[in-house]
Amino acid sequence: MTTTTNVRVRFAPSPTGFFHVGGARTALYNWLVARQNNGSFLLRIEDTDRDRSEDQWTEGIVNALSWLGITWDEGPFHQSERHALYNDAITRLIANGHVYACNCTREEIDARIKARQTPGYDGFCRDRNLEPGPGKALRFRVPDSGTTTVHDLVRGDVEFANSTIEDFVIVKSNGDPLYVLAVVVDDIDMAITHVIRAEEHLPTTPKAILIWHALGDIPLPAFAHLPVLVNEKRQKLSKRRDRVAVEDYRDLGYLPEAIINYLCLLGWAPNDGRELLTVEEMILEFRLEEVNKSPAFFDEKRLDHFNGLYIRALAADEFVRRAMPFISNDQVPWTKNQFDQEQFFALAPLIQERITTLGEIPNYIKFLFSDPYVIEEAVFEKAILKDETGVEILRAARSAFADAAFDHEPLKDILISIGEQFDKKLSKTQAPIRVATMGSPVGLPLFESLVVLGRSKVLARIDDAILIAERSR
RNA sequence: GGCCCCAUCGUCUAGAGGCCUAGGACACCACCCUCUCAAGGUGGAGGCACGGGUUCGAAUCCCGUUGGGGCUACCA
Repeated sequence: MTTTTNVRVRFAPSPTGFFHVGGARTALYNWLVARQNNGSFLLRIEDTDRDRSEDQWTEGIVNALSWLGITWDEGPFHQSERHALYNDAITRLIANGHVYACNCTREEIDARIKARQTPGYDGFCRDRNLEPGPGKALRFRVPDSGTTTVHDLVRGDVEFANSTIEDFVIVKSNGDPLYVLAVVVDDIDMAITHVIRAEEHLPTTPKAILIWHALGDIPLPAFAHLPVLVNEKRQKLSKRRDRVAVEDYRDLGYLPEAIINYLCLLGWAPNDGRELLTVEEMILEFRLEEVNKSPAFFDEKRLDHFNGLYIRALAADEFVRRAMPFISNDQVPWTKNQFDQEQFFALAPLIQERITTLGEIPNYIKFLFSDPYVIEEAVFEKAILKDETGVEILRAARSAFADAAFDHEPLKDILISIGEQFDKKLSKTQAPIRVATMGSPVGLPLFESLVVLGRSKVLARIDDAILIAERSR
């Protein structure tokens, strides 16, 4: 694709709901093509349907793309602001006879379809020479014979018999242009060279081509129809049915670079098996012609894997920088005053190597800041009350911790020797201490955590645990 | 129903007629490492939808079947 013409692509979402990962993948592929050709990436908001478009969704699209690092060179354009352009095209299409006015109602059309047993509009108004105007839609006069071929970069040539294409509406009876017209007019106006979009648009492409030709002798762009992303039931991802909004993943603590990497691999892969790709490598190596033809399942498990890898690859200071929004929001189980940044920093490296999303961080450090401090009854029961030695271990540790050097090696040695008294392995001995001080049988390494928690809190919590244990006896 | 697209482990994929006894990754299982949990390491199980061709030779090419999907609006 190292052409002499300037490559211009566009991402053209409709602002009718959450911006989902399928749209992000389409945007990414467009963006990669633009970047690898030193071309331009345009953002165009397809809001010709005023009833369904809302500003909040446009905002969501813009925010999500920015967050992902998919930058646009021109736009965002809004089709709702470009009516003059469409009207001009409509005037020309009326003048050259490619469209005609139609006042059939849906009911009438359906009744005739039922009677004829053939689908599609029957061309009732084709030769009635109705005067175009309010209350009448405009339909495109599709040739009765011949074929329209879509030359598709990922699918090859796809042929449509014109006889199977109905005379479709391009302008509503209220004068608003329809998507299929607006897209063509805009793509021509914006000199788009590559139309890269999801496969669901393939059936309307011959219509677009017909309009294209009707508008004059204008070279067609290259088309590329990407396989759709599907859910576990292998249905096209839908913003209504599937919770896959890009912003949700951001809020859950996924890294944009991990999402980009994963999305890039959904439908394309380098042939040497590499999976961790930098954006630079994607730009260099991605090929539209190599994109797969079949639908791909958006597998959150696999995304998790990539996210974990990317989190672990972060430099320590970068990790805490990215973590901050997730530990200083108002959903966290501690107050601003209770939070101690230094304590978090001290444990951060240990957290970094065991999480898959940044949203998991609070759970790992709530034992430090959360107050009052609560231990689940069942957990307490299992780790401390289960047998006699539970409390004994707590007592022994309590007295040894009181005047030990409070560092992880000495603390560990103490627990090992306590374990020897009771003939228990360290893995068993640590459990009651862990639950008493950290509130959970699983979590960060114990001794490092105790050091950061501090001697006084550790002793106090062990005292509390002993007290509760004695009371419940 | 009509038009169109698609078909390699459960999932994402490598594979452009001999390099395929089909490779990698996620998930799964086992073991190792280990203060818990992870992470990491090693190993394992698991696939060319089916049937016909073409060819000396087919996961790869052709046809059909089956299965899945998309579209079928005065939505995009």
